[in-house]
Amino acid sequence: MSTVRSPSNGDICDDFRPSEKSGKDTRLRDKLLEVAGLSEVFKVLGDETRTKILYLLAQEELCVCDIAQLLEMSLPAISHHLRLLRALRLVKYRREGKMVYYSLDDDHIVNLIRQAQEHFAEDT
Amino acid sequence: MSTVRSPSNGDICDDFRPSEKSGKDTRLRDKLLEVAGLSEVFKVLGDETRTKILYLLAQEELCVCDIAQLLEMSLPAISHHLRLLRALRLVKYRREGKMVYYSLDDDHIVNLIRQAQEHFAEDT
DNA sequence: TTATGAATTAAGCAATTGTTTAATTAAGTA
DNA sequence: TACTTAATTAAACAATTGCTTAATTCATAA
Repeated sequence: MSTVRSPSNGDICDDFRPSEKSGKDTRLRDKLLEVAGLSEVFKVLGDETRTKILYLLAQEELCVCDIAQLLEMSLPAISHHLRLLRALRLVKYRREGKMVYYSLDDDHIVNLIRQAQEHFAEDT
Repeated sequence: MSTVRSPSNGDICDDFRPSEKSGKDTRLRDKLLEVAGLSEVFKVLGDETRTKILYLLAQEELCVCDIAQLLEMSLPAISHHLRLLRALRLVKYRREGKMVYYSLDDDHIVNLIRQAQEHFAEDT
């Protein structure tokens, strides 16, 4: 009987012949380029505090100390996260007297959160 | 003239009267419960390697060493990520001889990636 | 059985991340 | 002016994360 290799796919393991296996290989490699840099966005949402901040701001404009109180965290901690969200242009701010009010600058991100909610919220 | 506080919102800062400011406060706090645990999902996608793995598996079933070669990473490193994806039931696997083939167990996550692509891919 | 290759697991390490405290800036008030 | 409060920034620290090397498990073949 012919030496049965893995039947399903033309797999790659155990041989290193980049030229011969180029068909599948380069196709998949090209696919990878599509997601390049995407995880930047997810990394932001990967922190629960930041997701909460964005979710709060999706409801209404809030000043830093409002957020700090709602999340029961220190002011600098919140400020630190807001700085990151600002850098990614996800939130914008306006000064009003002593206070700085933050609001969403990008509705996409909230859509994304909502999407995730629909899909995964009721997982148990 | 009456001491002008912040005009737009009934803000919270500088006073700690949880009972009196309960209106806005509890409403927003309740909202927070909606996103509890959601960042688990985002945390997974927050790592570029894992996003790539999921994206590859969205194209076709692959064994661990295929993935390792495509991403040019070590086998244990990939295995480590797969373990995490397995724990979250995002991928499933089947053994075939020496090799273990992984595939997606949850299409939701790919939709989420696609969503994010549409929204943020062309940001410059 | 022994040997080989695929995959997982374990231990150790480097890098990153999130928070805290302290210092500083900014705006308003006495 | 000095004083108070909101917010940011900086420095330091603890915890987490992701990778590496080495050891181990699993399945097949000789």
